Amino acid sequence: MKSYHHGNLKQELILCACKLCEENGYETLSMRSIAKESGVSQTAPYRHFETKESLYASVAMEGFKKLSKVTSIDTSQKVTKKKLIETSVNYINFGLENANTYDLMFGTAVGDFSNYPDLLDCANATYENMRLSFAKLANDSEEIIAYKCITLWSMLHGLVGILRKVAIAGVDGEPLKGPMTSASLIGDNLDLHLDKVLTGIIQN
Amino acid sequence: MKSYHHGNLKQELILCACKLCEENGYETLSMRSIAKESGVSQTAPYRHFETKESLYASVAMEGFKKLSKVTSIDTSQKVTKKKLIETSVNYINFGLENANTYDLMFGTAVGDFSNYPDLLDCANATYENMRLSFAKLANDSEEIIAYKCITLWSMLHGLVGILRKVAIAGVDGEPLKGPMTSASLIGDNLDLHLDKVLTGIIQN
DNA sequence: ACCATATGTTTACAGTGTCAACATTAAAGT
DNA sequence: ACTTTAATGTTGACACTGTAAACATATGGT
Repeated sequence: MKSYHHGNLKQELILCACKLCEENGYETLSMRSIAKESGVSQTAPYRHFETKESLYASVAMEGFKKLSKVTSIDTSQKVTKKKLIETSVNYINFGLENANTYDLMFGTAVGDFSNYPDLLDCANATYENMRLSFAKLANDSEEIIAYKCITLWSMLHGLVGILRKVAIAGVDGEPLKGPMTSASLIGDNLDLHLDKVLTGIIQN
Repeated sequence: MKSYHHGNLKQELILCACKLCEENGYETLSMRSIAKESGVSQTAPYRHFETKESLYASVAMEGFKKLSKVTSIDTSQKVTKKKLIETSVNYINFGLENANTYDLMFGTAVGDFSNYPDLLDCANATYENMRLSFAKLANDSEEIIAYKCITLWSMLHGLVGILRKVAIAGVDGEPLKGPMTSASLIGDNLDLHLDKVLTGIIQN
């Protein structure tokens, strides 16, 4: 006894897509699967998403919102190195716990963010908070601040990628080899590692 | 007047796949397209690659070989910071110039490297050289060396990801915003940036 | 009440990964 | 040398995908 029009389809499709993405990876996510899951015809999603990429963009945006939530520092308060470490740990945990979504956010699924202004804004917001945090932490020039941000961000992003390969490689019980061992070494001492790294970055 | 059997199909398929991957991205690469390009029937590739993923693995392996070539340091000679910087620049340039292949190598297209031992070996070899380089550079413990490697590697990997987003965002001529500006700031001073980073890492 | 617009459905097409059945050839065993 | 076997190719099929076109129904502004 449901009506012809869903009423809130777009929202439900996004939610559905987020779920399926995180469960099985974005590669297995299909327009048709979210349509089916939402109990709607195969091509209904096309009334809300021009292409699959634009659906991806929406899912990625949800990801950035979530990431912002766990990484944003209250810059009206005093910003400490400790807080930055906390935030960094949160960033990495987000990447590890939402691995599939993280891939969507930082991979090639959405080619050019500037085609999706909302997404671009969300992505930039995450960065902007980091920028403000560094600005509060020390009296640096804009350039130095930008430099520090990118340095930290690269590091965090790189670490997520590498720690994930460890998690995967560790599954089958084989003794870890090569980079894996070293990475897990860091994974077990994440706080300490980030402390060192941050100290290095802050000291410039 | 060609014979029924190709003679060297596997090699040609891989070459073809590498080309198509780098040209259009691995997402658009298909079993059928490489078959067509190689002038062979649609399912012929399945005699050489069990699944598409295993084809990906082969392409990724070629990538790691190439990466190793440009990043490996002669560890029988004295290893200097300057050499490490050079290598780091090479790493990043490889990532930027072979962007699509790089995605394949470090993305999720090949789920678990341990299913492809040859690939795993190639990937580890790249790391192993880095490890030896750090070992030569200073008299550190195994743990410290491993730590330094991962730190550097994360950084390089993260930088590639971020610098690429810049390149893409910069195409349309729009003024760069947010993280983009900062990243291009680094991109233009890559040597200097890497010098700072490496100095930080080496000093531990 | 009417009509444009937004939102849904059905149908269709070309492309995909992959499997099964069959064909041809090269390699190995006798 | 002849036969068997395994490797390598082809054809045809299936279920699935993104997406376009044509059509159906509901909603909102006049």
